[in-house]
Amino acid sequence: MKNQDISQISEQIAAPLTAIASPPRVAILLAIGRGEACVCHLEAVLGWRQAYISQHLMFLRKADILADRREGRYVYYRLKNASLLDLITAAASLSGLSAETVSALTNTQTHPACECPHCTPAFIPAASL
Amino acid sequence: MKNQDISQISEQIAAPLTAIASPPRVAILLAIGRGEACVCHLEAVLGWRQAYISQHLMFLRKADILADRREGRYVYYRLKNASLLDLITAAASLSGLSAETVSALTNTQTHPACECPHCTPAFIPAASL
DNA sequence: TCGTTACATTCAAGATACCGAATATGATGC
DNA sequence: GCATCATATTCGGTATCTTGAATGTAACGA
Repeated sequence: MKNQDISQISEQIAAPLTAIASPPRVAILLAIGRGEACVCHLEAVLGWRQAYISQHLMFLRKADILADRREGRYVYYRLKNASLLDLITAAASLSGLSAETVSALTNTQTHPACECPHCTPAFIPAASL
Repeated sequence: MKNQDISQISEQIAAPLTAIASPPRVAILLAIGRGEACVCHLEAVLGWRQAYISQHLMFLRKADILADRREGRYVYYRLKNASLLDLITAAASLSGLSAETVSALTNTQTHPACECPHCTPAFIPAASL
């Protein structure tokens, strides 16, 4: 009846929340934003160790939040459902943060310290392919 | 700079998420909804023990999510910020649940098994139940 | 004042998450 | 094949969360 319902539904609702309810994972999701990001990109943006980032990526992938795509030596991650960013924005506004503050962080598509083909504005087009 | 920013902001964003990212706490928040609920009401709706509910209520109050108000022997809890329910609804839709499914659970304002003045306001005897 | 009702708090055990260190795998170039 | 780069995985100590049990406290009625 209703008791079962509310417990069962609460579990379903809490699932995506528990998956992202952690500062490092929120930071990773923001850094990926609506685009794609390789691990080295996240390393550059966040300044954390590679293994640590990979662990969280693995977690988010198992939680069915991230999809990955291999391109040569690089693996690019993207959000399976971009509306998750709306959830994050809603959480931010509950903390008194503006939507602009959040979107300012999610727009980072390239980073000078990341040397993957997507971040380097490099003029080496023929060789890299 | 940006590294500090994203880490610090992520922590702020994650704060309300970690506070509610737990099936029992989601259930409590749904049971309270946009109204008020005393502990005995939650006891009736959720079918859990009083001490267990009180613990979670204490947690949510310390996380600045719930406000409490005493009325005689009863203590009524309400959400400090009703937009938290939007967050829950957003999380529900990520799990494939409709907004109706959620609102159907949040609308429970009275419960026959709860005997607080708000649930049994009139002098209706037990025979009419 | 004493008992009851409604709720709050403390305690502790088991489970789980976090995070660093070390190591493994998979792709590319020589 | 071998070396190297990008990423994945495992392991383990520490910390935190969960949950039940027991107990404490505030308000009301007799």
